[in-house]
Amino acid sequence: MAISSRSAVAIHALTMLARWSERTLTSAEIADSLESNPVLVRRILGSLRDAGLVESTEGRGGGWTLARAPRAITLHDAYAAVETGPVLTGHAHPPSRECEVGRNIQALLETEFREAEQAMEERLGRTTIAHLVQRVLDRERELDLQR
Amino acid sequence: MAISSRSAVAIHALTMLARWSERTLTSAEIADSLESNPVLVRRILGSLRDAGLVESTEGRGGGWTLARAPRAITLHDAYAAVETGPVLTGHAHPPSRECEVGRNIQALLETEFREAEQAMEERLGRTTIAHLVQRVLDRERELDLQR
DNA sequence: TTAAACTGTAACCATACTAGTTGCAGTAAC
DNA sequence: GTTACTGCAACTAGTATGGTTACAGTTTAA
Repeated sequence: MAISSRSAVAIHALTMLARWSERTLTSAEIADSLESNPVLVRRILGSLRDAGLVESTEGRGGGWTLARAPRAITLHDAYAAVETGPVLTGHAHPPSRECEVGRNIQALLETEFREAEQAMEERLGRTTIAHLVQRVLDRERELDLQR
Repeated sequence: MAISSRSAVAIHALTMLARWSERTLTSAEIADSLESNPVLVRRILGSLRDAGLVESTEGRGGGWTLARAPRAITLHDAYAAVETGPVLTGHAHPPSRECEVGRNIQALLETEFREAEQAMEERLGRTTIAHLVQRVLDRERELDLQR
């Protein structure tokens, strides 16, 4: 199974904010690109603001901007801002302490799962929003050449 | 958010089967250790059998045994057998092709997410069921010494 | 000074997945 | 033929999800 797609939305929004950093974007503009809903976008941008990645201004002409340079925001920053708790989880409830395996496995699993997850997060931390913007521009240039 | 705890159940069951490999274990015995339900256990062991990790025998005196040596079964084997599809997922539906970011981000996200997930799976692949059994025994010995 | 264009937030909905459970058919041993 | 298993379908309650409506608050501009 999959976790939520909130990380994808967050990274999408951050990439847009970096691509058009000379102006503010509204939640409606970002929702248009996502073919989704402005409220959903504001919810996720709200988490990103709590994490210090973006800033918002209210009222007419308001909207969203990055709070840091695109190359100082990694995919892991986005992921950590919107995803709650660990991905790999242990048992739904503690196993039996009567069983030799049951009373020891939880601690072992926690260690293994934590390390596996750290490996994933470490990889996410190696790509920045600036990288994504650059690749978007590259891909656009390739598409232009094909025409 | 977290994915299912099926991997934890699968690893728990495999560790029990390795720990008591001289005999077959029933789904009821494993469910006892999990403080859960035999049907739930059979469902997960069924996936492990489909993946060639365990074998089952029906009828009275039947039960479950490992199909491979414990050191030839990694946590990733268990994870892959019971977990369906990728953990990190892209957008719920494709973004707008009208938008420069929208029409490019999906492919970029897929690559990034796939690589991040591979890092996690690679880490899971480094620990075997034999490792876990050894650590369970080690922890038990420590507990004995404290008494 | 009022209308327009934003954010912020609560409430709600349908859907889907989860762990857990019941019930029962099939199979093998005693 | 009874007992002890697996196998499987069907169901439940709980929870998270993406999406939506409604509306209060804020700022700008006509």
